[in-house]
Amino acid sequence: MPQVVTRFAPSPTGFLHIGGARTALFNWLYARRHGGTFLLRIEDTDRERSTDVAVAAILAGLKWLGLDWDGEAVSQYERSERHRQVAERLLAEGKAYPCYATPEELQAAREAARAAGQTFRGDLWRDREPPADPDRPHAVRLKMPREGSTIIEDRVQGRVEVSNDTLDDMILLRSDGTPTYMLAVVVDDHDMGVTHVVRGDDHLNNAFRQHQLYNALGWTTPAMAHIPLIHGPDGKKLSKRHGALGVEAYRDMGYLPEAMRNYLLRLGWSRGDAEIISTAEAKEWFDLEGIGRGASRFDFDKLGHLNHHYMQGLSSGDLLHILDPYLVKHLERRPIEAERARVIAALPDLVERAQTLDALAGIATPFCNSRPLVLDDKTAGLLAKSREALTVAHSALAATDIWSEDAIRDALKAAASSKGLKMGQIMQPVRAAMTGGKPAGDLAGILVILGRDEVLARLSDQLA
RNA sequence: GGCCCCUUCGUCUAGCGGUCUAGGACGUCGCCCUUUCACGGCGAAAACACGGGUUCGAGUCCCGUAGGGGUCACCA
Repeated sequence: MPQVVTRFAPSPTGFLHIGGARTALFNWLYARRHGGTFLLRIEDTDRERSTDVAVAAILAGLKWLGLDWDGEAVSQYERSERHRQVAERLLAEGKAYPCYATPEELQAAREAARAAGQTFRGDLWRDREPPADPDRPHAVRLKMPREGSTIIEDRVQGRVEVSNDTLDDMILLRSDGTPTYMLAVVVDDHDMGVTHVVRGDDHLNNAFRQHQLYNALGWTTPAMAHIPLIHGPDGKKLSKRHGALGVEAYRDMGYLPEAMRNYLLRLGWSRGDAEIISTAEAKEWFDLEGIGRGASRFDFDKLGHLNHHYMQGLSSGDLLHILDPYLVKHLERRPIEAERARVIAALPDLVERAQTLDALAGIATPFCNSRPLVLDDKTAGLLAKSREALTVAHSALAATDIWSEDAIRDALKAAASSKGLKMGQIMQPVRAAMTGGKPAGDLAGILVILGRDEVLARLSDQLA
């Protein structure tokens, strides 16, 4: 059994979006599952559109997701000399031919074919004698077979067959001599020893043409697995201008890498009823058979649910550590040590009430020195008509000797009954004065964490 | 338009001819818990696109229709 070698081959024209992230995840898991190798290759043959910024963003995105690749990332562009040599070989063997057609001629032929309901095959110069000046600028095209059909035994889509007369004579070398993606991807996958090509099914049509290129070269086509695309809420392909976000956007919204991995894995792959799947389990279970064939839609609700689950699995110390940048964002400054101590004490209760790190930081701010609190309308209304309760609570708490949950509860209870108030009539306003309406845990616990001085100050704020 | 792919609850999916009066998860709704919010527990509504076959028997196999998607660059 040969070693499994997979690869993720993004083109550096933008950030790492969610679809690419899932493709990378599947390749990574497949390699890890089989003790194989996961390679990274940057498909930067288009010099116009490729940028270093995009390369950096993609690498950063993969790192954040925890998808470590083996060896150095390969630049496809740097291998162009090798690609060119392969094209020359095909030319010498008569399996490729020069094409002198101009863009205008090609365009006209393309439109004519379409108008006639035919497939455009780009073969204007396939059977023509070379011109008098054969060195003038020309592209190099692959001489596709015209008889028979090409069959791909796709590991996800099953057996897919297409008639060869619909395959176009694809361009291998542009007229400036540079190799195209179609050539480069085949040569690189072969040279890098890739055994399984797992990619989005927007490449399914390319698979037939690439298979013919492998044949022409006398190479074995790797196993193919074309996974369905992720669609937006409207059912259309997610693209950069169509709702697709870079993975760093999910990080900023406060999703954990492990939650993203679990969510992305389940989006399109399944193993019975398993929903919560740790990365360790995924590395053990992932297979190509479990990949579904239909496109799926991205659902923030489910991602949030998973994220909540993984946040709850973190210790308060670890959680506070990852929460830090989000806290800084909400406070617009670094929290001081006393604030961090209060937040960490409140975290067990708070984490139940937030689905993202960003939301968690939001409800943690009342545990920082955030006076005067910002109140929402509902809370302001409640506070406005609860002056008596607040006054009573203030004096009762000010007179409490011991600052413990039990003592606080007893003091509040006694204060309520002395004024004929129901517990809710005093607890709710006090809670509102403490958190400004944000969810938190048990009230007595909150008061203990905040400390007497802060509690009395917040009550006074509302009575002023 | 040509070619290719897809089609089970709102969403992600289980289902690989009989055990499906179709299961799970998210979401939604109700009840319980309760000093708010939330968590949790219990429960409910909710799907096999349609039409033909094949078969004793079809969500599961075949064909067609409809719908959706992808792709048709000297981009990747």
